[in-house]
Amino acid sequence: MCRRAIAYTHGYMSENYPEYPARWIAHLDMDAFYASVELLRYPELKGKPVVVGGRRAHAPEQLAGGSRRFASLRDYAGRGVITTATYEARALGVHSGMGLMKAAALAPNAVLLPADFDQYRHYSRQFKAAVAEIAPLIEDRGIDEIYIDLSDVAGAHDATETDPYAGVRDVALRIKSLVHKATGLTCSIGVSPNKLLSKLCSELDKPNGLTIITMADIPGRIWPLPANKINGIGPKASEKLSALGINTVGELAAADESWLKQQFGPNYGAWLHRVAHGHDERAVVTFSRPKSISRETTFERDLHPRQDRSELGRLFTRLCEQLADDLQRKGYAARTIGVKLRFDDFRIVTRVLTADTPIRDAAAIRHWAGLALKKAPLQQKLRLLGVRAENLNVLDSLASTGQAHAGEERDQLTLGLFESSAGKR
DNA sequence: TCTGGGGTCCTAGGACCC
DNA sequence: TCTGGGGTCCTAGGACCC
Repeated sequence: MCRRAIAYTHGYMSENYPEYPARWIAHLDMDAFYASVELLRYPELKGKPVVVGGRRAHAPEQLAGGSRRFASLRDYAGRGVITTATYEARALGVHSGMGLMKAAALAPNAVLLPADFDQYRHYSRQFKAAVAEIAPLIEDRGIDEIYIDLSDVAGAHDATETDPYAGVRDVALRIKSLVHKATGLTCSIGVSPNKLLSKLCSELDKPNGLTIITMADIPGRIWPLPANKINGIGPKASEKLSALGINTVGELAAADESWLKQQFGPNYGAWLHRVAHGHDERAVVTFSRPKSISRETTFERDLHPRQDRSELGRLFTRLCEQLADDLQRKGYAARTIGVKLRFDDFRIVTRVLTADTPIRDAAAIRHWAGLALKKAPLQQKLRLLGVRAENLNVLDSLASTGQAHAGEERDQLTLGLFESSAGKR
């Protein structure tokens, strides 16, 4: 039976709820994901400020008697940043992306743990598989969050006398419960007619929250939010909006569309207007292919292209080898190879070269990356060096046997083999 | 000692072709 | 009296996200 018909049989369609949504989209966000996974391993840290991050952070030391000694933030020296902070640590003013040296000044006694991506990927697969048992239409948005299309999940459109959204609420609660059962971890879910609103409202009740909204809730729940809560309004756009006197989503919604287009260009201006009114027709995309694969590294200390030539050369070759491994493992060859440099003043330069034929082995990548590097200016000290492969082709030998699809593409049923290493922000 | 690593998408100019 | 118009590919940079 069509879902609208189901809603209609409960009397919520035409007379009472003419705005009953055509879709129910959920956004699920794991709570402080990396840190929460660490707490499963080290339960004695529960309730304490803990941060995950750092390039060479020290793993806990096992002491005689079974207890452990943890590194403190104050002991850290280096260029690392925080990947995830527990809510207790956030209360002290530290957050993801903050440099660890700065964080140490704010919360010197917070426990610092190194990131263990294999472990996070494991739990990522677990929670996604648990969701898939109830709702298989899943869009991967990284290691710790997904969109789920609940529109065709059985029972999602059931209503009760007192709650027109009882059905979708029940589905979301079942998902939360299954995720917890599978991982021991909590998540927060937002449910609404589209991805934009669901992403916004999954944050409204964190941690371990559930928020359901419809278009009718936009003025009350969405318009008071700061404009930069919208996915796609970053630091630059929000700075400019602010200078124009626009700070909340509601103020953005009140702005004239043609004026927004004048200020931000036709495309972005029109988009700003749409999202401020909660409009978003994007589908939940359950499958996609990577467009690029890259490796980069920030040095312990800045390196000079001439004085530190040999060390840079070694690092450069190693990045190319890692990239070749990644390509091989995932079953791709690349036609375009590029390099990325970050200078000591944080300026970024990229150079790419496209070959006639696909490139896959480390020596060829090193060759083309070397040619690309020659096009870049090299007078200044470097902070970061990266190598990137683009214009990816599926390797025929793998594609024909289906091996390339076995786990290396962004197929939801393979769950989490492909997500970025990004963490909870 | 401020500021990691892995991605996507958009814009804009020039080359080149018909 | 100079110079069309579309399409695609390549390149560089930048905003943004997890």
